[in-house]
Amino acid sequence: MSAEDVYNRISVLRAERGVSRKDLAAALGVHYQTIGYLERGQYSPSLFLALRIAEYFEVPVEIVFSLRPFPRLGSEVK
Amino acid sequence: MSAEDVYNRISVLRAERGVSRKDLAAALGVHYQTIGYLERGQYSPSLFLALRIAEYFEVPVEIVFSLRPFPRLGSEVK
DNA sequence: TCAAAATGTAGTAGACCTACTACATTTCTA
DNA sequence: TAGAAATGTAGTAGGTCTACTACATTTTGA
Repeated sequence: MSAEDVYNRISVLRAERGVSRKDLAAALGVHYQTIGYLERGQYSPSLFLALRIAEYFEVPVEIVFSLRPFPRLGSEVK
Repeated sequence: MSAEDVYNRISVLRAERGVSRKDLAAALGVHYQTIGYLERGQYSPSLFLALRIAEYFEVPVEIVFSLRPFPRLGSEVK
């Protein structure tokens, strides 16, 4: 996890909505393994794909992607 | 301009704030020509760089980048 | 006006993103 | 429990992003 990495909550959003990787990949028009790589943090998506992922989930980009780790559910937000 | 292109308002935001490409590039830690390529739409940035650009301008990602062209100032927003 | 600053174009090289295939492992469900 | 679905790992190949250098052109400002 280098200093250039981007954190994402794709798996969380996908779980919330009960969508499989294959479904998400199909909706986005990408290979289903690509979703796996993103969720495992092996690399971060292009901006084009990131914008479409946020659009798919109907949330701002910052809800899905961040330069800093996302807090866990229930943890304090100062 | 392929179907995979992302539109951006980097030059507009930069003009609003009176920042040169060189200044912006230095603040972001990228090569100044990289900013030129982005503004001319020759390619779109990585997600990592896009997030840092939005952070630099202190605006949501969607203010800087979009899957659709930005309306001009003063044009109707339906 | 003339120099400096800003911007545009061109080219090489390397790293990263994505597609795709194949197969192993885990989880779900009938 | 057996099969199906979902997920993880591995490897190749091609396209895109970024750094960097060099130089031309345009704009700015003293």
